[in-house]
Amino acid sequence: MPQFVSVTEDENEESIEIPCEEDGTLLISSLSAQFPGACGLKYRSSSGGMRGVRLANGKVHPPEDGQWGPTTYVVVFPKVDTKRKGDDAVGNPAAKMKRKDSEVTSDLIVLGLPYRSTEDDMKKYFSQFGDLNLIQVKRDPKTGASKGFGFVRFASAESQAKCLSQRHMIDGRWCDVNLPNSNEGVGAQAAMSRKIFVARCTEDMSIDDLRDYFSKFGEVVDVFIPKPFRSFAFVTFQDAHVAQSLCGEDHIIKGNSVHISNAAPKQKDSHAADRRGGGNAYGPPPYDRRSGAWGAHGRNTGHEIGGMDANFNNIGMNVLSSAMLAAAQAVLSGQTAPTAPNSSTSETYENMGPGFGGTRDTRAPQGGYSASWGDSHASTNNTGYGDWSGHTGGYGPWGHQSRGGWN
DNA sequence: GTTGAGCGTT
Repeated sequence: MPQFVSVTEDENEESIEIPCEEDGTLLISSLSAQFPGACGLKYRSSSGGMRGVRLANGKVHPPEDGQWGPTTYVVVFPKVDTKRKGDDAVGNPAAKMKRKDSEVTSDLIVLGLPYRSTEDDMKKYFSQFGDLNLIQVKRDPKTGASKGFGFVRFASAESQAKCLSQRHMIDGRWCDVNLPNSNEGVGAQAAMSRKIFVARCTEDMSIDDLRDYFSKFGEVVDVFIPKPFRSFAFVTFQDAHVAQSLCGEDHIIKGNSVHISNAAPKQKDSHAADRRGGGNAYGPPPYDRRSGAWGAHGRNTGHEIGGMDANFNNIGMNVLSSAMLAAAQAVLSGQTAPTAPNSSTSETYENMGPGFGGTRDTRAPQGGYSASWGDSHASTNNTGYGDWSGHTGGYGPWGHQSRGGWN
């Protein structure tokens, strides 16, 4: 006869009995079956305060002697308290799963930017829609010349929606703002994987950095960074719900925008990797954890998206307070080096909150990046995803409107 | 020092 644990989301609401294991522990997976995204338990102690329950290896342990007793335990969600009121969904995957697309934000690509426009120009223009927490003009690393496009990210979904609903005249040119393609396919997860694929990682992100960052969403059981560095990593959560809830989002880690998607599920079917081809341009390559080997990289021949559970259609990101952290890190890492006039590299402006507003000049001296780039990278990327340049089709419609060219 | 559809070196 298995022991049952009485669990509730709210002390004033009815509880649910959840079976525990032979040894008396309760699996987080059992818990999250009833409370998606749950990461632990707490209970009211005799002293009146709430007391946490020990968590280890994906299992919560009974407070005393293998017995849970008649106590009703309260489920704990990552980071945010169980009282998920209002829009407090940020940082709480369980709450976030209830969010609609219209309630989240994402990096937005700005196409058609005048070559002369700077981050400052973009900031001046886009601030009319609301607070920004990321502004980038993409530039040639050698010459610093703008590539004519960039990215912005708004703090609020309202600002984003307004910005997406119209075209934009920036410094005398019509520009389009769109959701970037890295967010496409969201809502089309193939499986409930516990493992996420973290794209656009930077080399200064350590295993511990990733573990520390993602632990706020749930228990992280593994972090894997391929060596040599390939600009991506894998993070495995104890709870697949947590992993899934993050998919499709952009997160800022150490000042960089990383993209999260599903890790390619391990397939018993040996032909599965062939069907997957080299992986989606922005998705994970086929990867076999046991052999530690990835499939061939290169142009994708189609991403397996059929037969998925389509309950997850978030396209957003979490703002959290990472901007504040990024601010401190940017300063500490010297990204705020003194200005070399007219030689700015592609920089990220972030909304650092009060005191870090528009007067900050993050332009760094030219040459820092290009010195380490020019020779060793013949291609435009080293991620193994293939090269976008010269690729005119095959990834589906971009959904761009035509743009009137003025100058 | 050119350019004008695209999808983010760090």
